[in-house]
Amino acid sequence: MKRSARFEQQPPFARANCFACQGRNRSEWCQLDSADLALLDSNKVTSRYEAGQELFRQGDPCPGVYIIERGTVAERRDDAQGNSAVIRLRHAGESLGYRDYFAGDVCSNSAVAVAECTICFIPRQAVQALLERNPALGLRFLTRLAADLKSTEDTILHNTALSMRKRLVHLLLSLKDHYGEMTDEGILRLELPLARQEIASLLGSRPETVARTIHALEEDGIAVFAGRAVLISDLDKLLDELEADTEP
Amino acid sequence: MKRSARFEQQPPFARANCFACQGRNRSEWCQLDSADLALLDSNKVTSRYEAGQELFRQGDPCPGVYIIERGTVAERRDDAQGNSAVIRLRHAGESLGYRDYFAGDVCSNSAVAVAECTICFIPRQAVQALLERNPALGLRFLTRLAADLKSTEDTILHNTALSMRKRLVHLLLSLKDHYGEMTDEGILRLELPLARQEIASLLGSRPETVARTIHALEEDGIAVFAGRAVLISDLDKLLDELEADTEP
DNA sequence: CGGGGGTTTGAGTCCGTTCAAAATACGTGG
DNA sequence: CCACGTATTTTGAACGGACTCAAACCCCCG
Repeated sequence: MKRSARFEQQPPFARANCFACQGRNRSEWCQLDSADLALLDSNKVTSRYEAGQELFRQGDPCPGVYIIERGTVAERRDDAQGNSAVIRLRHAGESLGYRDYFAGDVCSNSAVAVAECTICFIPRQAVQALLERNPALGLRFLTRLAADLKSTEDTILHNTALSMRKRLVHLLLSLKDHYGEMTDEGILRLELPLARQEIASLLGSRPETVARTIHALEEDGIAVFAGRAVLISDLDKLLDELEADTEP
Repeated sequence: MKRSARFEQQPPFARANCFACQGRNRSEWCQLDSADLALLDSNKVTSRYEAGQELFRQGDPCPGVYIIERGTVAERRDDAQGNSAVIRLRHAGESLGYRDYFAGDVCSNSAVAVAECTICFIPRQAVQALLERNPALGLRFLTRLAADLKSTEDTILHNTALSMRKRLVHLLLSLKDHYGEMTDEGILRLELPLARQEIASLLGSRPETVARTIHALEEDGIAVFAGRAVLISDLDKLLDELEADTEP
């Protein structure tokens, strides 16, 4: 139980309260007035999660809505036969759990912190109160869900139409914004928040295949992998991977 | 242009107007009062679509919302490389196109009638007017989108974790409610609304593989296929197919 | 009766999987 | 700080499901 350590986290970032929260203006919660914000602030619970820690589990009654301040969360779904897949990743600034709040009683997937996270939790009563006070908030979530649906449909086409290699490249590219930095030498450096296993699950594959695909990428001079660090000297080569039609 | 033929379709079903519409009470539109219904009724356009006819195309500006009175529509998505997949099927009673209405400006997939359909179209201006008059309607769509998202996530797990055979069986089962009937001999008879090609696309596969899987199902005495007709004498056998763990 | 699209069948191949073992990274306690 | 046990990752070899290509077949429609 490291929960008591969460206040140590706050000082360097100065987001002890919702009013000062930097992420808010780019999120669903950007249109709250100060009375709403006060309500949000007094009801939210900010916690720190270690990598691997679970926020909620598929089948649990939906506890409320989460907002990721820092870190990345994986949404995972399991079926009755024991199969499992990571459906998507959610990064800092994104909310989480609203789908289950609106869809029904229980969580239809599990959420696990893949890196160390700082996350605000808003109990469902508070969410409900906010929605009642501020109809625009509901509309924001309507738009949010529509966008989620769109990108989830993309994933379907993605997984069936693209090779492992392309899917992996696509993942690297999608992590660039949150986990990439340019070195002085002009080399893009990614620090992956995911284990190989999680990468495999996210891409609908196996760890062995991911390892092999990574190996192939290295042999072709596309990227260099060292544990979770990825070095990409020529971003265009990565982009070209996606362009190339497999069939001549 | 068979549009002019649409009124011939109405008499046998007596749903010339929204007030009398049978499907309404089980849809998003069930909570409209009579003033709203009048608005809906005067703005809707009811049309008949032949199999293969397109309602809207990916990339088009979102025209409004459709309601399927009769028939089935496939939502298809294409990518830049020319890949394509049927994302889902929508049956009688379901609405269509609302995701694009809420998400943004253009349609993110195409919609094609897979069987002969009767479909009501509500222009986006009318949708907007209804939403403004009736906040509960927006809430219904919020719930609807959340449910769509849930089932689309299921599809992802489905496609990666299940064999072709299981996916095909699952599809048959899901078509049972809309396209199945019990014969006098107690045999379940399905009349598939889909061509093999469409089945393949929906299952993330190819027509050849679908043909082979169908063949295998017949050899194992699970079902008998004759064109688009499917005869299933023992439903439990179908259900067992899904239960069975592939690995011992 | 002769196209023409859709479907089925056949043969061969490939991508990704499975199973198994070796190598590496990781955390823990001495 | 190092040694050890465990978990993860990588590599290897063999298998297999689904794909590709190609031809034959079928059915519908003109």
